[in-house]
Amino acid sequence: MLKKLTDDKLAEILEVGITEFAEKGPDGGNINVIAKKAGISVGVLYKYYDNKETFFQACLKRSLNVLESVLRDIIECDDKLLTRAEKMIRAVLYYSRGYSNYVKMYNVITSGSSQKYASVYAKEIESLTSKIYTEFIERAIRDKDIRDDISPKFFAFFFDNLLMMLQFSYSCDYYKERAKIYCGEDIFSNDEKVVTELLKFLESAFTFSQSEVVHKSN
Amino acid sequence: MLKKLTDDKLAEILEVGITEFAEKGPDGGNINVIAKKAGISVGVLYKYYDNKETFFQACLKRSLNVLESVLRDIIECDDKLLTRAEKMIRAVLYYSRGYSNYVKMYNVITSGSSQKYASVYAKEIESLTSKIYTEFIERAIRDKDIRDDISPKFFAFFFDNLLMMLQFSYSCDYYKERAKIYCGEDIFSNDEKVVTELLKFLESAFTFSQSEVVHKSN
Amino acid sequence: MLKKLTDDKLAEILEVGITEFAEKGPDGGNINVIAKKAGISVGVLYKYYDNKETFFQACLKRSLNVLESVLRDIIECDDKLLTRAEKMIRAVLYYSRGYSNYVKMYNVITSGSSQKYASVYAKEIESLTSKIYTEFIERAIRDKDIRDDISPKFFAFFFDNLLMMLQFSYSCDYYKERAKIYCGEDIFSNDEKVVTELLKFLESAFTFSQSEVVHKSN
Amino acid sequence: MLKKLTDDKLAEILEVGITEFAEKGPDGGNINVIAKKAGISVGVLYKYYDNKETFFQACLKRSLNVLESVLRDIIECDDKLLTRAEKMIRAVLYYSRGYSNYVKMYNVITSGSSQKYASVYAKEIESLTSKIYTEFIERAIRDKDIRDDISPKFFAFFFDNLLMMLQFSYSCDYYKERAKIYCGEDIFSNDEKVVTELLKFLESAFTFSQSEVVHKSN
DNA sequence: AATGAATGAGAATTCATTCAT
DNA sequence: TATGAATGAATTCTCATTCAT
Repeated sequence: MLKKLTDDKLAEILEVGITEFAEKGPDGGNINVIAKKAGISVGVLYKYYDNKETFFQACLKRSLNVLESVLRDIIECDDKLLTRAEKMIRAVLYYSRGYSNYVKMYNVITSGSSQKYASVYAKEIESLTSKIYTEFIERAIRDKDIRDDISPKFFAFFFDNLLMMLQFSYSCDYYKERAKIYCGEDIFSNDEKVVTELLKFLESAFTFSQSEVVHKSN
Repeated sequence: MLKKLTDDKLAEILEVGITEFAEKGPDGGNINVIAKKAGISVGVLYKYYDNKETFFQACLKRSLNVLESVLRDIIECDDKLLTRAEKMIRAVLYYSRGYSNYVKMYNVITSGSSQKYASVYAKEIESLTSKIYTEFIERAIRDKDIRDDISPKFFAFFFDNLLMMLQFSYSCDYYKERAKIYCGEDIFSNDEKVVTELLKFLESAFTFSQSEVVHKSN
Repeated sequence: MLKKLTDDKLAEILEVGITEFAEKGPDGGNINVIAKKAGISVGVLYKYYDNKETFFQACLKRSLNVLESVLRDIIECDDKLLTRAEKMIRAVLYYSRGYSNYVKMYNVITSGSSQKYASVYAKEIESLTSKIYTEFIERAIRDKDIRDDISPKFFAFFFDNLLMMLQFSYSCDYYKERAKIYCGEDIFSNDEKVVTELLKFLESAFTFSQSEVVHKSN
Repeated sequence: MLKKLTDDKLAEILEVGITEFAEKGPDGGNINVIAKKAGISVGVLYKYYDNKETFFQACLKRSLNVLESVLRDIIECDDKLLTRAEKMIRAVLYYSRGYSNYVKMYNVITSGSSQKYASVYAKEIESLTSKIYTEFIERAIRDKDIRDDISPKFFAFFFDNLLMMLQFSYSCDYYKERAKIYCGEDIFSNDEKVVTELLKFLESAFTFSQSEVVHKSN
């Protein structure tokens, strides 16, 4: 009887692939090594994936799914803006460490060598968050939680930009070094400070600026 | 005596390398292809650079030098915080288009597979900006241009994060797509909007938050 | 499962390698040519041997093993000194023809460019013979088969020197020519003459010199 | 006016070549490196020598000339057999150290990779010595300095074999190691011992063997 | 279906040789 | 003539992919 690869086995293979690609990049990753580490033959890998490219994309997809599922939990809550932001920041700090390979995979597609993925994946990945962020910023405007002279889409964009950079800063080597240079060597052992400072930054950004306030108070 | 490769020719070779590496990454870039495109033999290339790695780093260095020289012009002005920020945003929008390959090179080293460059380059690249940003935020605090309960280093970090993402959004394919998803297809033909909205975001972030204002107005 | 390269095939590859390296030297030997001649792809060759150097050493090792196994048969007999010597000379004449490539490989490592092999291989190859030769010369001294005022180690050395040169003279092109110049064009079709003359040379060397004899007869 | 390379300069270039080839072998030696070390351009080297092969042969020829001139001094004396032998042994010990590169070059042509040189060089190099050795052994027979039942040519051959091996043992890495294994680590700081023992070996070989003596004295 | 040995195109690198100056 | 920068064929080695078992 022919035994198909179980979903678990398939998942395991992808995980091995993710680890390999996250470390070595899409070019450096070695199919034969991956197969060996996953305890399968290259033959079976090629049964499931046409070529390296396809397999890499499967690894990528899995990474993005994991990231999305993590995100979804937080995103779908119904808290106020800053509470939500705080939850998201904490989530980023938390999973960026444990799931750093997934984040690295994400980082890989953003880099120049992957134009081919650009539009396909951008749509797939960013549509959800952009929509959700934009919506809750719109709601915040209606609720007067936030200044009303802004573009919700742009603010969602800047907000996500900050979160993305935070995510990279906790996962990817270069960004880690950069974070230490900016914030000090101990940044990674002082999560509360990061949360507090970023919240201050956002809190200000989301509320009326002083000049506006002054103006309005006139 | 045969003339050595002129500085111009050398520069041209590096530019070809930058284009190749920006597109294909440090591994994917092909030395033989680069030599052919540059109209030289592989031999010369290896006369000037010990190996692919060394050549890649030369391309990288050139890219970073270009970026830094652009940055330096803006950075060294002595304007007020928001004026400076505006100048920098405009600069980013401007050069990220024309110099997109340099930005891509920067993006390349930040991506996962290049751990080896991480600490070396992070220090080299980020030290300057982090110091300057931090200093002018400190000054802004003394001048009461900005709320005083924040960490200058962290605010510098968040500020640069936003600029970096903007830079990538105007240079790298994935980030371009992402920007369009967030801000609309016409974002790249509407620079003023981007400047305005990001300034609003920053302006808020840099000034007292509403709650503080309320508190102070008491 | 595909069959692994059989031992026979593996041996064949080494033989092709030996032929190539014996002719062209460790540097001149071409891996691609060897693979083609052996009817395999370069890939397999590199599956079994890390690199050219490693493969060369495997060829070398095989050569030395063959030479040693031939030697061992003769060496382990328990005959008197000159009987042994005669057996060894005959063995050298015999196998140096059929196994000339193995001898050439030996010659290759002794030549200048291979300092790296010098100490490693010298120890590996020469230790056995030097010990055995020295021992049977010591025994011959005790048995009064040989003059007793000599250093067994040195005599073993000179004895082996003569055997080595004989070996090269029957295997390596230059030494072949040289032998013809010294001993005449027909040397290679007159083995008995060679055996006889070398035995005379040794026989004298191993027994008391005339002066000693005269001295003793007093 | 065009200045030709002086003989001195030409000699210097060859010496550099000899050093390079002795160390790296005929394949490993690098023409560009040689030119640089010799302080000339590759162009001029190619003006004098058609190609690497030709240049290598010129280096070889020079080496052999040096060796021959050294040899000639000793060889042309008119001493008795053993006195001559002793002089030659001492000469070998002496010049093998100082002139080790020339000896290495000689060793190189004897190794398998150089079939092309075999007959040409063998004739050129060995003819002289073989003739001289044979002649003085013939004379020794006439003078009753040496047993009369031997072949002068073969004894000359064995004699030169021993000298060659001595020469290699003092010049070439592999043979050096081998000599240490046979004769002890201190062999190279104890020339007198070597001379004495080799002379004993030869002295015996050249005189009547014990059995003959016994037979004759009856 | 599964295996994994074998394949061989492709990439980095070297260096003998050429030839414009 | 002399130079030495430039050339590019040749070589080592890798690894995605195939396919006989």
